[in-house]
Amino acid sequence: MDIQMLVDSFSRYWPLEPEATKALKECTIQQVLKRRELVLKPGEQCRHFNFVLHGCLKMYKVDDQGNRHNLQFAVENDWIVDYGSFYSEEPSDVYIETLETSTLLRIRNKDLFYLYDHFPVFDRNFRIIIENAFIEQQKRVLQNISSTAEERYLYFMKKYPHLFNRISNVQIASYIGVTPEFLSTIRKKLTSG
Amino acid sequence: MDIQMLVDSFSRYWPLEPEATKALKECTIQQVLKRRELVLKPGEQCRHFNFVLHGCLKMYKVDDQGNRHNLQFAVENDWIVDYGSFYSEEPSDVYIETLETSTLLRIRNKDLFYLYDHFPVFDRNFRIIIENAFIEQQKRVLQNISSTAEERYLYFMKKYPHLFNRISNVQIASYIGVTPEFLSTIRKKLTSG
DNA sequence: CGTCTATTTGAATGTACTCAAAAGCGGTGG
DNA sequence: CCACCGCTTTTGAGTACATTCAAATAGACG
Repeated sequence: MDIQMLVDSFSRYWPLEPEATKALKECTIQQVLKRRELVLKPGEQCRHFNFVLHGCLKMYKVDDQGNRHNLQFAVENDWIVDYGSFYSEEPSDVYIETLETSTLLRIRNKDLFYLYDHFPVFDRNFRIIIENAFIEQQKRVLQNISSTAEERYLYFMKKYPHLFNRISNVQIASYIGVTPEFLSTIRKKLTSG
Repeated sequence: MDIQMLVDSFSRYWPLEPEATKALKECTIQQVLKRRELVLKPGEQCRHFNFVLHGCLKMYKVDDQGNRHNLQFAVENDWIVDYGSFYSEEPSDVYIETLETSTLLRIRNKDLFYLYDHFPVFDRNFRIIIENAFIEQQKRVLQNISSTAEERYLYFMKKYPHLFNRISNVQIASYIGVTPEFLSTIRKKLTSG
């Protein structure tokens, strides 16, 4: 079963005892999505923790001028969740959308709370997962306040080669916070110089 | 005792049973610092979780050109930690410094791991604490990739009025990612217009 | 009171965006 | 197999946003 991928993913942080594994299996829903399908949209509450078994997704927000801004990409073994909406139980203001055909394992909020309350190992695992996400995101904040677009592009390229070779420049531009046009001039400069 | 402030802080997320409270008390070290004192500097491992009882601190990184970039401020009831260094046990690359005379409650890494292992409520509490920090930080990322400096300044003002009235414009400029000179022109424009 | 830091001002420069249009690329159907 | 369609990438001109550097002014702290 594909859930083994999720169990293995946890095991890298803190292994699950058999009962926790069993409970986890009973709480996960597998879902297959085509390219460009929405997992979440603004106005809707984020009711699931989403684990990527296969494929690639993005989380983005649309601003008042209609511009899209990518907050996160997720590939195999990543989680993608609007934490704010999930825990506050208020409507989300972001989209989660597939960039490729994807398979998710999803855990509903009530099921996750059940797991938290009966198996402390899930508090432990999700604490570690979010701590790691926080650390990476802090590096992104530092980049944003201290580097030029070119530096951010080079950093993205170096840090996420698996994403770099998988998604379009439009998506990368939206993630590092530049227009596609300007990213194009950066790329030109890098190849010529 | 001042530790009550820390216990109360946890209680807003998930209350501590008496034994956990007792163990926590035995693990905390109170420390008073003068203005401009360093709690952490690059090269040094971050060995403590720091809870602010009183005062104000900043975490910042110095780049290759010698410019400082503020990653975080912490006031009463906030935590300030270099999570990356704390968990990896590798040298930090940031400074944590007081902006005012401050009092901290500090938990050493070994003591925190003891608490995690004996009282799952700490996994729970710190999971929630870091989740909230992640959500706020994600809003900051969105700001950085989608807004002008003026918008970021106005957002900071609205969101952190308690900080806005407590720290200098140089510190705010470094946090929102602009030069002090340009922040000055933004402020001029806002007061005149 | 003197020193150190924070804030303001202005000119010149650099970085990034907007808008419009052309060129490239990949998939689909005829 | 080719023609067409939609989307991505490139190009360029003009403009807006933000930095650098230097210097003057204002505040804060011991």
